[in-house]
Amino acid sequence: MSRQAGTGPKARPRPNNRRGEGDRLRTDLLAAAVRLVETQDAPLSLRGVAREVGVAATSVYLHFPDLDHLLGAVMAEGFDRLALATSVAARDADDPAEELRARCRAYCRFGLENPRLYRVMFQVGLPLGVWSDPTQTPGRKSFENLVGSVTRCIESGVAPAHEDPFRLASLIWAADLGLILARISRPTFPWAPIDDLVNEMVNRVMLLPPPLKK
Amino acid sequence: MSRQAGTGPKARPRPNNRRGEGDRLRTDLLAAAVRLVETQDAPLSLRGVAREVGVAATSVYLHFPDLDHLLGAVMAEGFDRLALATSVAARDADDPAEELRARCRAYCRFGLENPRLYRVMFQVGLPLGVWSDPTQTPGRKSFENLVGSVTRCIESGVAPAHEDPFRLASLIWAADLGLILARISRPTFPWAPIDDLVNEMVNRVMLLPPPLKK
DNA sequence: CACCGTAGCCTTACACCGTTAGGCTACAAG
DNA sequence: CTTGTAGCCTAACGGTGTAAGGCTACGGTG
Repeated sequence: MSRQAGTGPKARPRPNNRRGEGDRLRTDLLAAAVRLVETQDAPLSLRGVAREVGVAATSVYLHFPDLDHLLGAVMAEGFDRLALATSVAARDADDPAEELRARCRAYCRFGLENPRLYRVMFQVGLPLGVWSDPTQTPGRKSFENLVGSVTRCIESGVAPAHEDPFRLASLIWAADLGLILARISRPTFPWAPIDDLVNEMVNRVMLLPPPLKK
Repeated sequence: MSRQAGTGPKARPRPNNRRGEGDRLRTDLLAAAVRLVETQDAPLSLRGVAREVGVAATSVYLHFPDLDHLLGAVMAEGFDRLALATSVAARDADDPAEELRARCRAYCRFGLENPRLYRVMFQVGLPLGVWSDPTQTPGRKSFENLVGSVTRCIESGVAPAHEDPFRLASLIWAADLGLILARISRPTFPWAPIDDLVNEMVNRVMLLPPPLKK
């Protein structure tokens, strides 16, 4: 009668972890949550995650205070992968401008290849309060990398010296985010190839020399 | 015993409409849905809408096949308001460039002043299949207005003649959408004033003369 | 060996959700 | 007064997040 772990079709039993290995359930839950977010269209459900892992629904609360914190962990995992993808892409670039473009292309490609995960990272209402320090939300590191890339463009003379790298990075980030979310939320729209649009956007935002009227 | 209409605190009875006025419930439901989306942080619930109007939950099905169609109607209403706001803003502009900037500023201001409604319009997974003709999704009209505005910029010489207005409008739309959703999903980020960023973005996307390398 | 504390997970329950099936009631027409 | 039907309702099912309170088998100790 015990160890039935839910009534769903995915219910497969699972032995208790041994003493001292209780944290393995946390890892399994997080991995299952990421997997479900990536593969399922339905919104992530706490019970679905528990079902996937093979434990009772309430066992999730042993490692996550509530669903928001589980989603927060999924987001953090997504941002780790995103930072990795953009860093790898930036590493292979020759000059700072191409590095910035490559970084942005990788960013957008990640979003389009993992649309459901990207949606969770930005589209879900971001339960602030999940992170104890609100200034250290995930994604911060990615943005700092972007600021660094922009700064190198300015220092090397590719972008005008009078520009504020932080402001420029904000513009580029918002533009990339828009290119991704617009495509995700309007997939039937006749979009031009993403790499072309990204390159064009970055070039236009970065390389315009004089401050303009109005 | 009858006419209890749910158990929630907002349950206030409501007399039946008279014969021939059955469609008034539809109007009331839609208005309540928009109101709830605008004021509540929680996702829109069918039962909540029914509670707000003062009818049984299942009475929603008399006018909407399911929750997705109700959300679709909310989206359509939002796009109507959005198109109105941008059209009004564009009407008061002197030259085509300022018209385009004013349109984009109004677009972004609408998104930031109605963040929850804007989220429903773009952030929610857009249940396609709600609209019988997929090419006629709401928001189409707003985009066509934008294309027209860009075209006028090109014709008047403000933007280079070799540009494709549709492509340019796509870029500007995606950028605006990014500026809005980035702010909504990261409200603690130190954003520059939205009007400045929008003007800058439009200027940079539109006014860069030559096609660039790579 | 037997005992027992506790790590690791479970059962039960509640209120809310979307949705289906099948009514009820009061007005308008005859 | 009868009757059809427009306009709305109740009851119920399986799903959800979450709170309260167990159960069980392993590891250390006697």
